[in-house]
Amino acid sequence: MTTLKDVAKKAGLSITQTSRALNDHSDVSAATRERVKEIALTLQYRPNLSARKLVSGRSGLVGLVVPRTKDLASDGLFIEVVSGLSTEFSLRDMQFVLHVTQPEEPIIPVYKRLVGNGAIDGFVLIDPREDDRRAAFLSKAKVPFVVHGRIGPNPKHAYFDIDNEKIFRGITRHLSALGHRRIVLLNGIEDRTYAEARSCGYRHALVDSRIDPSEAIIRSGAMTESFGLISTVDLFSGPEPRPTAIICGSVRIAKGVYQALNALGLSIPRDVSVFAHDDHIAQIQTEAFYPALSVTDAPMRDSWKPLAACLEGAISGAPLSELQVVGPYRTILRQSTAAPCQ
Amino acid sequence: MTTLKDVAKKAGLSITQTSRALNDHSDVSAATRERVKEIALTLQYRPNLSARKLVSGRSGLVGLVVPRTKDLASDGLFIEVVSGLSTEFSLRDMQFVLHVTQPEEPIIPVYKRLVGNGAIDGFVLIDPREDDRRAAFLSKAKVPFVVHGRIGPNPKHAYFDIDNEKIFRGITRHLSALGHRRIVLLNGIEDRTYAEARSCGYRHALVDSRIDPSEAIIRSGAMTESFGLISTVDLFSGPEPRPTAIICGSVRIAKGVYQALNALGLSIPRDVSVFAHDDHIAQIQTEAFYPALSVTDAPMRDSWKPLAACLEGAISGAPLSELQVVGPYRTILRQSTAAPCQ
DNA sequence: AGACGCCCCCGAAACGTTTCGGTTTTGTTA
DNA sequence: TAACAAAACCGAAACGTTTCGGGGGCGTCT
Repeated sequence: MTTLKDVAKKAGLSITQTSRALNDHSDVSAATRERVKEIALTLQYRPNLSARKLVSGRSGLVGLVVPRTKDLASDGLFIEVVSGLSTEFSLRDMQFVLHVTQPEEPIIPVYKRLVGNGAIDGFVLIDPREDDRRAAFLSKAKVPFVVHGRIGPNPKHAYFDIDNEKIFRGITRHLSALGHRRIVLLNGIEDRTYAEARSCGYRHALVDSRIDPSEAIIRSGAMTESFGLISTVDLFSGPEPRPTAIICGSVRIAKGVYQALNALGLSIPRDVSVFAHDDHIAQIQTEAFYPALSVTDAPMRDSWKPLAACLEGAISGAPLSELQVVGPYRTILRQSTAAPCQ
Repeated sequence: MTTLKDVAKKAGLSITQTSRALNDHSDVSAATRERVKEIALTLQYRPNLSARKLVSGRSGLVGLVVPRTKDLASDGLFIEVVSGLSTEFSLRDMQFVLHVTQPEEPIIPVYKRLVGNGAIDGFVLIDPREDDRRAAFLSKAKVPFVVHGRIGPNPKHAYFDIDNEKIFRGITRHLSALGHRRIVLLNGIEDRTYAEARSCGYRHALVDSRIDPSEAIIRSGAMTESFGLISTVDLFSGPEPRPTAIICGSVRIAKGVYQALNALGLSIPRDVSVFAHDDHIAQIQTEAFYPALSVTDAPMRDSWKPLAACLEGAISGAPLSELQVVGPYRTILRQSTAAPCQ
């Protein structure tokens, strides 16, 4: 294993200057810098991370902790997250440490252990809750982290998020502008921040459209087809006036909704309009829906690059303003939305 | 962050003795050892991994490199591997570094980079090929690794494996003992070592049972339902004499076989016997098959603990004999196998 | 009493890197 | 040409741990 000393010897320089040359310091001539880099390359020099860490306090390691649950396997989310982040961090020469906890293992001690020996520079937090204990712990321990999503109304942490509030406000407005009054929101799991933001946007839009907020119809559940199917059957079989539009938190939910409406003999969009948000997690082509599904489109796979960038920034102490990023989205109107019938 | 120095000061000992006490060295009195450990505990001392690595040459990091392919998401294998290994290594106080490569990225340079800076102590290799370039590279670079499976007839590397040869020889023998002569093997992907071992066991059993090896019927393909379905339809629609028994490389294949036989109006086990190997990867209950499926049972989830143990052994230089482990399996006869009809 | 062995302990070096502070070399200006 | 600044360089210390070689103190055997 070639070390800095070897490179220095070959270059006829001191270890100091060699180090400075490789790290682009100011007080080394351009010629020397080039020459040293050349030599380092031919010698296949790779700085020893442990040594560097020892003096710099950085390890180049970032971590993701994921609780092991049954549905880990079923949804494609885990794969998407893990492979996306792994790829992005390796592009940045950082090592991606994954930790899957035991099913019932409390999660804070895991972070405590990982943080304790100073092995990990920072964390990515996915699936944040309204009252997130991981974030609280890491803030207190002054360990850098970046959140996929936002925690609280005015977060002090690094994050990458999409504007869930705005997206769902937009969807709801669009539907109400078409003339819909009884609009359902099939939301995600209740205490997740994204679900809260979405229901918030939905309610705001109702108010904007002079629909009484008491007419809000929200169901919460996992992002599955069966949630969409069961909710729909339930909503259309009760005594209450039927909804004319359904907003789905995901394409997979929409799939269940389509099945239910089909089984109930209801036509899309004549009887019911359906709108969904598409994060491209489910391997389902939205064009393959019949009729084609109207969506807001924001691929989750576009999250990993900004997330990695933000975490790198957070670790190297960049100002917070650069570490809070909100991603774009597109609205794609297809055939599943129309004005209500009568 | 409390260091060894802090502990030493509080114990009134030298740093040397403190280190030795904590690491259970011989020449430190039992009383001192206890006292030091006590102090380390109250001070929440965690050894700095980078410092330790610097002197010991170990980082406590182990790696897994997985190529990103489409079917990563679909089968549950990836989740099982990653969460299993992650859990096992964290139990051993080792960090698990995951690297997912880009779809077309060549894999050897990735290992080269990971090995280069000495950041990673050893690797787990999954899904080995007959002629595995990763293993060749790591051997040459003298980097410890453990293989999930075996490469070549007389491997010099650490591994955990099940005895695929014996298992499939046993299945085949069982069927031929029942009187079957035309036995099909729906095997895995061709150049995988496990598939080779299985077809080997199958052929040997044919010879043992005095069935001409030219009567061997082997199909190779991915472990999917559609492979089972298509192969079965194909086998039973040709002009050749029909098979009376089908051996499936996985339960998922068996699922496809059941569908096909059902569609063809053939009864199990009257017309065709079906036997499968069950690694518990597919979330399919074998009891839920109708008729219940006969299997050899060897849960893949039992692999991660021995794999982690073997890699740890390989890193700390244990003799090869301790690092080559073959796991157990059970044979479970149910209702899908019987003597052939006439 | 001297020699020996054992138990417990310690100082110092080493791992490979970064960086602080200082020194030499070079170039510019009066 | 002397003075001075800037450019280029270097030695040494530091990061936190392990380990090598050594050394007192004490009991036991000859």
